[in-house]
Amino acid sequence: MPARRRSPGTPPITRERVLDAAIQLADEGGVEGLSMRRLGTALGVQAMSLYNHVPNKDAVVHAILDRVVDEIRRPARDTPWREAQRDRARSAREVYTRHPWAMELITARTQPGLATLLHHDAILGNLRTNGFPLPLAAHAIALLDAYVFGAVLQELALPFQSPEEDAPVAEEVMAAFPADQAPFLLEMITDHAMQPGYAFTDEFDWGLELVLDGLERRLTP
Amino acid sequence: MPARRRSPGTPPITRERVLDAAIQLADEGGVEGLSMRRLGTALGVQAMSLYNHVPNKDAVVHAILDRVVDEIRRPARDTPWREAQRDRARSAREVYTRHPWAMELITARTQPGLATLLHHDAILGNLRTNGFPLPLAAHAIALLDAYVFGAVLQELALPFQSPEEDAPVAEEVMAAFPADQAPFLLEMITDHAMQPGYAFTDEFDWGLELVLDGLERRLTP
DNA sequence: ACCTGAACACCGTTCAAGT
DNA sequence: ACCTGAACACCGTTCAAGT
Repeated sequence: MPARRRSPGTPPITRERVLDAAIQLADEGGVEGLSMRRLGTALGVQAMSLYNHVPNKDAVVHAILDRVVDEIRRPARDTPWREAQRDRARSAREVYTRHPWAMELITARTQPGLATLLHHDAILGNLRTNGFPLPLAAHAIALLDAYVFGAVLQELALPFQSPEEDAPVAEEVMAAFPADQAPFLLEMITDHAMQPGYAFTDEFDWGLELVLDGLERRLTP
Repeated sequence: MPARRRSPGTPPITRERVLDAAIQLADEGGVEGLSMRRLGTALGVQAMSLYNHVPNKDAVVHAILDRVVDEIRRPARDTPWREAQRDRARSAREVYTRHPWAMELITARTQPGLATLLHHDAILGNLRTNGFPLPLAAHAIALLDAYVFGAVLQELALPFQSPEEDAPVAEEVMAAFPADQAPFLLEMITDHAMQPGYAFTDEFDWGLELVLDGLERRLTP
């Protein structure tokens, strides 16, 4: 088949459409579902055509990660810091659990994108405007960001979301459990995490409040 | 060439030797340096031979992740909780920064290995023995682990370790910086992170102590 | 029991060739 | 300017064949 112009109905391929399709592909098939070849066919084109709009796969990954960060609500400068930071932390958790592939890719990222820089600037702007001295603001953003990332990582590693809806999976996990070697872990799972009503969201909020408490105490001793 | 027995000097290939080589390969070349074919040649054998000792690549990844966790110091049950938890958190950070590939792989892991279970059991055992009620112990392990993971993730994403030794890299990063759009971030970098004497380790310890303070306060109100 | 070569179904990317 | 097919250098894994 010779190279030919696209059929009249098909929209032109642009960098934006490539990134849209890449996010959709990753949402559906995870990191391993995202390949240049599949990305091409999703856009009705050969993989090699993509290189007219994007330098390589790394650039695609870089760009879609920055788009994910752009989905997170950014704190306004003049909102009271505690509610602003709590809201952005919760928003970040929600966005990352909605795009689980982002966590896998972000560990390999070298340079932050523009949206990521603006996001961090907004966090710092809110803290500085609300009276955080520079060193404390630096500590605060590192701590808050570390907590959010780590908590999302934990959540994605959980074999099930709630004991109620995933009883068969829960039983399967427990069948292979070395009960006699890990009695404290067993206790925690059976008497706490597997209890009805347990939700990891509550765990996230509990830790977040502890962190915010600590920052407040260091801001106004 | 026909299939032949290994030459007299060569040690036999075992599961243990495969895992040793896999860790070494990942330490040297990162996640993308770890392939079954390269693993084979590192052991002086074809990639296909590895399948006699290991079911597939996923099993290799699973096993070497568990080995990394096994390197982390486990808290003793009867050590005072605050120093025990601080020590294990620092040890975890040290181990993960020494095996940066582990962070990339752990996000894709589904089931924890035996060492990982024992490690968590030791953390919980120390907390429970030191008077933490079950729900508080559950919150504590989630919070501490999230913080360590997130902080390591941040550290690995830093473009340079210290401003002193990586001045050219620092300048290159700053050249592309959108100074007018991100004034607060610019301030933090130039007036804080790029100052001589800044070390991310201090940032880690600062956050860790805040977390431990918060736990102590909730343990003894 | 253990190792091999060939094969299959995939990758990312380059390049000359088409329109 | 944009798209194509062929090619290159890689992947993980299966399988029949060797010793």
